[in-house]
Amino acid sequence: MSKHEEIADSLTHDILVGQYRTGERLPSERDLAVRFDANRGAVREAMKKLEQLGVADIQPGGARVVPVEEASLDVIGHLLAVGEVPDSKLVDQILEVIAGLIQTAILSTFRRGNAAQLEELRLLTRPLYLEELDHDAHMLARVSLMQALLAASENLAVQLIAKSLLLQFVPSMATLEGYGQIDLNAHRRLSEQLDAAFGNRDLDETRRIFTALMDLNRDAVKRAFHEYELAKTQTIQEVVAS
Amino acid sequence: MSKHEEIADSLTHDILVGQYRTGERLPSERDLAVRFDANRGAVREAMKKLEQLGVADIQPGGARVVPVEEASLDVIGHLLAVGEVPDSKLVDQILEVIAGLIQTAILSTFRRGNAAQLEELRLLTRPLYLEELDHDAHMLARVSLMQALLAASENLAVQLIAKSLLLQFVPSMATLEGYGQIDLNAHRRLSEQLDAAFGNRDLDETRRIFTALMDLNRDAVKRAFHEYELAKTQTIQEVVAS
DNA sequence: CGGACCAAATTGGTCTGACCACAGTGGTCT
DNA sequence: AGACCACTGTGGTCAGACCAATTTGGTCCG
Repeated sequence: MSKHEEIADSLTHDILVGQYRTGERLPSERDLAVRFDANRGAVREAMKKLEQLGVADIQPGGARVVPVEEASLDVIGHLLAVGEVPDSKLVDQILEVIAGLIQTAILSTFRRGNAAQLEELRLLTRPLYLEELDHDAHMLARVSLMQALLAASENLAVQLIAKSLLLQFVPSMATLEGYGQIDLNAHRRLSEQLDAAFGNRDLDETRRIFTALMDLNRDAVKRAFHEYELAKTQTIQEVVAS
Repeated sequence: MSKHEEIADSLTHDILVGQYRTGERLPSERDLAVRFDANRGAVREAMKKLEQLGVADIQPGGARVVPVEEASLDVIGHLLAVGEVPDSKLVDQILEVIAGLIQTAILSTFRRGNAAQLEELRLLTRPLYLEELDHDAHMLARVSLMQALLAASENLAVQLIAKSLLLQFVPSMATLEGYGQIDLNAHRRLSEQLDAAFGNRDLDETRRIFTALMDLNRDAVKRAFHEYELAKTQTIQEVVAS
C-alpha cells in the first residue's frame, strides 16, 4: 500500500471514530507530514482523498472535519470497517436500501417490458430451486440474479449505487462468514414463485416475492450477528475459566 | 477555482465525453503537466480526484480509463453537466431512484412507528394544500417535506445517497428553470390525502400517494425538457429568418 | 518465424526546499 | 471598546531530483 493511502486511511479512521470533532480543525499538512514521516505532497494527496470522501473540507487557512451525514456514499465502507465487526444497525439499513433499489430495478424493468430480459432472469431463478446447491454456491447464484436484475433495469443511477454499496458491504461481512445462513428451503419456495411471476409478467407479485426474499436475507444477517456475539462471549468465558 | 480542480474537471469531462476510450491509457502525469501548464504535483492531485471519482484507475506504469458503470455515484453530477442541457433519460432514471429511496424511507419510518415524527411530517404537508403558494415557494415546501421524511427514516445510507443525488441533480437543472411546472392542483389533492394517510398510520396508502406525487414530478420534468426543446428550435428559426 | 529474454525508456511514488496569496491571530492605535 | 494593521501559519503551486516498478522495444535463441 502506498504512503498516501496509509495516511488517508489512518486519518479517515481517526475522523470516523471521533478523534476529531466535526468542525474542528485538522492538523496542518506540515504537521501531518512529520507525524506520518512523509512528504507534504503525499499528505496533500491523502487530504484530496479525504475531501473527495466528504469527511474533510479543506480550504486555505485550514482543513475542517465534516459531519458524516454530509459525506459521500463511499464512507459507508470505512464506517463498516471501524471496529472488529460492522455495526449491525448500519448493516440492516444498507440491506433496507438494497431491497429498495431492487424494487426500483424491478419497476424499471417491467416498465420497459423487454420479454427477452425477463426470460433471462427466469433462467437465473432456475438453479435456485431446481439444483441442490450448498450455501456458497447458492449465494453466488443469488448474487448473479441480483446483478442481472440491476443490469436489466438499464438505470445507471441504480447500478452505480448498488455496485458501490455492495462493493463496500461484502468485504466488511467477511468476519461474519460462516455465521447465520439463509433458510434455503424457504428460499426455494419463493424462487419457484418468482420464476412464475416473471413468466406471468406480474409486477406486483414479483415485488412481493422479492420483498420476502430480502426479508430472508435480513433474517440471516440478524442471526449471523447474534451467533457471532454468542461465540464471542463463549470464548471469553473459556478464557476466564482457564 | 484552484488549478488542480481545473485539471480534474477538464480531464473528467474529456473522459466522460469519450475522448479516451475505456481501458485506454491516459497521458503521463508529466505530459499532462506541460499540457495544462502546471506542476506535476497539481496534476497528481487532479488524478487522485479522478481515481476517487472512479473514472480512472491509476497504477505504476500508467493510468487507465474505467467504464462509467464502475465509477462512483459522484460521477452523476459530471454526467449531467456534459452538454448544454442534462440528458433527459438520466434525469428520469435519477427521479426513479429518488422515488424508490423515498419509498424506503417511508417504510423505515413506519416500521419504527414514532408517532411524534409522523405528526411533524403531517405539519409539513399542511402548507402544500392549505396555503396559496407560488411555484417557487411550493417547491421549497416540497423539498422540506422530502428532507424531513429522509431524516425521519434514520437510515444513514438512504440519507447519504439522497443527499448526494440531490446535490448533483439540483444545480444541473438550473438551465431548465422556468420550464415545465408541476400541476399544483393535483398536488394539493394528493397532499391532503397524504396528511390523512399519515394521520391514519396507513403505510400502503402513504406509499401509493408518494408514488403519485413523484409521478407528478416526473411529468413536470418531462414537460420541462419538451418546452425547452420547443423554445430552442423557435429561437433557431428566428435566427435563421433574420 | 515465434517465443523467451534482457536492457533501456517511461511511469507513478516520493522527496527536498522554496515562493505566493490569503485566512487567522494578536497587538496597537484611535 | 472598536477599528486597524502587521505577522504568523496555512493551503496552493512550483522546480528539480531520485527510486522502484512497469512498459517497451530489440535481441537472441530455438
